[in-house]
Amino acid sequence: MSRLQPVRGTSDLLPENMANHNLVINAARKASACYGFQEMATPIFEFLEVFSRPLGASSDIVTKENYSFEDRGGEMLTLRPENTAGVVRAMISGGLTQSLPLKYFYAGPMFRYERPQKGRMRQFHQVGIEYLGPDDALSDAETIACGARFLDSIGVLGDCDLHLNSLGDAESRALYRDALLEYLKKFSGDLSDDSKMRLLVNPLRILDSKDSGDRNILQNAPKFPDYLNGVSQIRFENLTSALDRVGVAWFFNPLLVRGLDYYCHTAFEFVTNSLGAQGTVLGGGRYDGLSEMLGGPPVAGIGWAAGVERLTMLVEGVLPNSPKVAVVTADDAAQQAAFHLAEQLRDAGIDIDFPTNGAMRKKLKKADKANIHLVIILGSDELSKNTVLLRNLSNGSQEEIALDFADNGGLVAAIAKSLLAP
RNA sequence: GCGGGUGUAGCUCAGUUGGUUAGAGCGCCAGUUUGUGGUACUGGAGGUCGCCGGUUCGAAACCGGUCACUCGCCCCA
Repeated sequence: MSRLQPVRGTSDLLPENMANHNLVINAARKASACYGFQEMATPIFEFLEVFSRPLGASSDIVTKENYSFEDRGGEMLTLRPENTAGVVRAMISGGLTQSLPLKYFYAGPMFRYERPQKGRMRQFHQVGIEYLGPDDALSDAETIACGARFLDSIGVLGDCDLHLNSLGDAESRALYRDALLEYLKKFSGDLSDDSKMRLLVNPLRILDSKDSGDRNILQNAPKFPDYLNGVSQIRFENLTSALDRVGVAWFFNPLLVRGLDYYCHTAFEFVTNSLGAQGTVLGGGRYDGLSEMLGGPPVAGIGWAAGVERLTMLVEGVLPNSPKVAVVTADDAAQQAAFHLAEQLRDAGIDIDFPTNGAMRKKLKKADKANIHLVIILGSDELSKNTVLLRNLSNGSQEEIALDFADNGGLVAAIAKSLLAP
């Protein structure tokens, strides 16, 4: 730490960014409410096992990308790298498996010890939903439609392709895994080093390798769809026809795989080309095995998470909220009365900026820069006459209005009228 | 974790084959305007050239290391 820098991979959210950040979060909140998802939050740290058990020893997220530490009581804790495990943990520890189905929305920071890049931070923010209980195809359709509606509401759906795949049920997956392994073993010497490793640990992951040698080998590999059993096939067709029916565009991507063991059936990602290598903007899937892995009863579930920073980069900028009215004193004699008036106007529901520093000229200059439309000017002259000046910075007009601390309804009305005018 | 690029004022960037006191525009502050913003003009502040070390009479520039950002790999949101 040579200078006062933010920690690597973290950044401050100053008001300009924060406004866009909140725009994205609020849009997700609104879209999920539309489907009956209710907002909740889990702690940002959990016992290590909450993530290590379900994510599995083979997962990068657990093996090298987590922030884990021992607390003063000797417990091993982990800053959450994602929120699904936490939500399911909350369902189990809260005894909520008695009240299924559950539909949850969350927003908050996540932590992964990764090499930072554009769109990839060590502390980043996600919004997401989890739909716990149902295991039918239409609950998948609802979840995906909710994601599409969210992206559409912030104007980025058009930039995105929806990649969709089915990992099938456990039986289908085991069959395919065996077939793929048998095929790939013949080429094991020619695979990339990474994929040689995956052959042992998690062969399905080789499917989305970007290594050109691997891709060549994969050309003639057994195809996942051929190994889906009847039940899994029908389920997938139910999902896709539901999406088609409501006009959610998708394309089949048999290479879209999830590394984690508890994923099954539906896997999907909304991907954009506008962000370089970090193109996945919203991704999720079905995780029917997760609850049991955490030690709970079997509870089906599906959900998605979206990266707030990534989406913010795609969204048209908005300005932070700020007052449109300022109370400005012309001289020190009016300070107390001006403060009083500012409070009274806030009581009436008007956001007021009350600069206390500098000459009147300077305050007006600042007000202009801050896009303030109306300035209420109060000085000794006005005080002696019991009036204020209402100056409109947009058109330069100015009028004198009565000041009466017992009832300033007239002033409030004049301000409201002026704010409504174009 | 691996490979490439970049780092000079708050911001965007100049800075010649290594040469003496490192520049511009925007922004900021002040004045022209002692009770009135935007425009204009004038002036001012602001830099250990990312950091540490080395080469050299002399380094913002060359070399090494390091930190940060960035592009790709990996992984994913």
